Amino acid sequence: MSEGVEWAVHCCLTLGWLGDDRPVPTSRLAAGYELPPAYLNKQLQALVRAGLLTSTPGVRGGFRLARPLDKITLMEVVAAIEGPDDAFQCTEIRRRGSGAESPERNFRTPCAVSTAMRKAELAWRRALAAQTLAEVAAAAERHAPNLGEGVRRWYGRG
Amino acid sequence: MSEGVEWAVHCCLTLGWLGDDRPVPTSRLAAGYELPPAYLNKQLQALVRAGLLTSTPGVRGGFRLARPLDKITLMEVVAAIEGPDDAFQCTEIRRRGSGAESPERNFRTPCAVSTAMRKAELAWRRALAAQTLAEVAAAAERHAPNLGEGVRRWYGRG
DNA sequence: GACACAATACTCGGATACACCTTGTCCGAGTCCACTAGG
DNA sequence: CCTAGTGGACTCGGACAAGGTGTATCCGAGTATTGTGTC
Repeated sequence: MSEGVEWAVHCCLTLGWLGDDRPVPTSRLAAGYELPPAYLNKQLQALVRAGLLTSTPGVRGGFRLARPLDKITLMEVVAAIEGPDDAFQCTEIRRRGSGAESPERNFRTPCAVSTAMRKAELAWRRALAAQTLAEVAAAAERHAPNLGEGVRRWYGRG
Repeated sequence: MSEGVEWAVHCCLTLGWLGDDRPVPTSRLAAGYELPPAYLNKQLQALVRAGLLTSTPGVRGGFRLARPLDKITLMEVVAAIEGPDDAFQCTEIRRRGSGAESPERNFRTPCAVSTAMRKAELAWRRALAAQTLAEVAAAAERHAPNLGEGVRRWYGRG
């Protein structure tokens, strides 16, 4: 999986802790995690295209959460970065070679291998969609109660 | 996900339909699906290393199933091709930047983001481990009752 | 006719190139702030 | 002192390279077959 997923989730959590009053520029977020600013900007653009963030240009611009954290699921963040298509792509090799020489088989029915793999991937997607970013943030603060306050202080929003 | 997973599953199913009496060379399996023989051989080697197949060299050599299909799960095939490590790799970016300047935080506890992603991936692995190749083969034959016979005929094992 | 032997053809296995995608970087368009000059 | 105008700096956004992993290929090591020559 792409490394940008981790960056995107952490940045969304940070934006949630800061509150949505003022936008946060990429340079600040990149400094907060020691990430390459231009590349992080690319990932944040993907989140904007997915409707999870809103971007405002200009000198005091930056990124803001489009929705509160409890309205964003992990599935949405992963889909925004990784793309909408499934990890397992069925290329229908059952139709080639030996399969091509047996026209009595009906290939209308879905490939059993693809069905089995898709079933597992559906479980993965369901588990991702069942977790909101607010729950992840709450789990993080459970081990560090004053985490949000520390983040606000570091970003000068104390 | 790597394309070799699809190839590996289909080849295992074919070996199961043929029965484990005689080994099947890579060239024959590759012809059965119109795949590049040398590269398919590489994938089958991975299955041998994982203990799913056994290889026999020599002129009448090839690959055989090390276990019957109902003793092989989809999870084992995926792990054999894709490798044992998880798709989501936590790089601990929470410790860098702003996290590095707040030493009061204890980083012994696992990262909440990593925990959430791992939970979803565990659901995926459970769904894969719950399905045996015998079940996949049965699902395929449910739509094409004489599929195994057709495969045996094509491979000259009628 | 039976047996020993060597040549042979065919198989796996690992070492070796090629291609695409992820990662990383750069520069331009747009926007808001701040300073300045005039009323 | 207040206000309109302008310069500037900072931001996002997309276009442009570099590296790494997956994809594909080739050649060598090893083995059972098969044909031949001899007893």
